[in-house]
Amino acid sequence: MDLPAPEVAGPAALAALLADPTRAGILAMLRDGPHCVCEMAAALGERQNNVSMHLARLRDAGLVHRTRHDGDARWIFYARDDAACAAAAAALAALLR
Amino acid sequence: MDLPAPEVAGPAALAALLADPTRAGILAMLRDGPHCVCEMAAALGERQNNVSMHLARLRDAGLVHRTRHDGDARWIFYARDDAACAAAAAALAALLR
DNA sequence: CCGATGCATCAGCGCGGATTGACACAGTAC
DNA sequence: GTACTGTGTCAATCCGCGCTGATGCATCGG
Repeated sequence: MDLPAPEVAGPAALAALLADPTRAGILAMLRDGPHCVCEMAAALGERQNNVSMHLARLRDAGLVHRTRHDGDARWIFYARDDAACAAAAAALAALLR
Repeated sequence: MDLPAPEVAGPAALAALLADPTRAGILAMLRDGPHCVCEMAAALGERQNNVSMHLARLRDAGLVHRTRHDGDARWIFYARDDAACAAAAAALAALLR
């Protein structure tokens, strides 16, 4: 007996981020480089404000960051933070290791 | 443009399993070997029937399997399916790769 | 200037999942 | 046999999360 309760709050929060198909699709699409919001919204069949909200959550978690387009500053490109994504992958893998 | 919609249903479903702190704690505790239900319920501070229900979901996903105790068949020990867990870890890592 | 476009934020609603409480079942001890 | 323990299942409830619809903000083009 006397099992210690494992600390899983961090990995569980990361898993919750990946648990939504829209957010998972965003991260999958960003594997091949940056994309703008309307582009990903169209690919996912979701509305723009929805995708924007999900991107805000990924941003708060530090998994993605945004930059403006050089020519037209209305376009906002999102890109993955490779270091944060690698750390997240390691944290999740630690649960199943 | 014309981004294809990525296929993320599988990884998202796996992430949803890990997104619950109780299920994540179960998998974390099972890393060091099999445990019975009441043991894990006590360690997590959750009720036994609750843990039993979460174990049923992990069982349906194939991540764990159960065996009876040799001495007292009332006690049911759960253990991880290492192959399924490795496959799940690979599927999740593919999202963040 | 004005209208259009791309993005972000907010209150409200609905739905799915987790918890609760009660019960049923198998196995053990007596 | 009865009493007790460990586990599983079920209806009912609660609650958090995502979607909707509207609105605001910044930027570009005329």
